[in-house]
Amino acid sequence: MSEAHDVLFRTLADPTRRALFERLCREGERTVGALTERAGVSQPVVSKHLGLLKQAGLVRDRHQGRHTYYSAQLGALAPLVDWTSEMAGFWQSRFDDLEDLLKRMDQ
Amino acid sequence: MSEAHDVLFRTLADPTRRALFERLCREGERTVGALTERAGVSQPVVSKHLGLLKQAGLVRDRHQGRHTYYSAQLGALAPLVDWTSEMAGFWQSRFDDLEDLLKRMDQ
DNA sequence: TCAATCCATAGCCAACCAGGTATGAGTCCG
DNA sequence: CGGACTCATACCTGGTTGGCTATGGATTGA
Repeated sequence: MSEAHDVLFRTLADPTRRALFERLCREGERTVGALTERAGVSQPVVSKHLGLLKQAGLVRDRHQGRHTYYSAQLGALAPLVDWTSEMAGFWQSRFDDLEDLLKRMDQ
Repeated sequence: MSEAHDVLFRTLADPTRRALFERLCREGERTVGALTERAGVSQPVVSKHLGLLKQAGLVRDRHQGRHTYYSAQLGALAPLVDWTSEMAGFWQSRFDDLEDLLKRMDQ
């Protein structure tokens, strides 16, 4: 029941968390401290969100001294794209069925 | 802050709600009663979820006698596709920047 | 008209979770 | 070594919400 896109929807549903992921996509690799600035929430909260993003495969971390650099893993969005494509596909096939039906009725 | 894709992520994050939308995509127009079967939850819960899906623009309803028919509005997924494309675009442009940098360094 | 059916709303409750503060582990520098 | 800094974890709490039952409005059919 719970497939690959489930964790993505659940993880990206939170605005704060999604904003962090967006910043990593826009700005590239960043430290926790840099992300905390203008995040609107405290540093521990940022860390927790980054942990969930990492658990979802949306980001990866790299330790260097005192700093932890996070970066977006864009490939992780694939199941999301697949899901939307699948939904569109169902819709399209039903549309095709209707067209077929109309075409057969036309004869 | 809260843009078009926000409500979509929030609405589709719930598994039960997403399953209802999926069924409407796969099977086409259905009544509340038909959706309640094999939904795993009670009818009022199904009605509430359908209400939220409607509020998000993901489904539309049509009343006919005692029945209410719901159907998927696939176009509503567009902001989701746009968002993923935008994220991919940022990633790609940063990759291009890196390539440019490497190219210039190579000279 | 009266019973049955379909659906939505209201009210309630338990579970989840995003936010905070406190704190500790690890690292750099003087 | 000692202090400052970076980050993660632990713990608590208030708000949100997904589930339920109860109920009522609307419609159909006998």
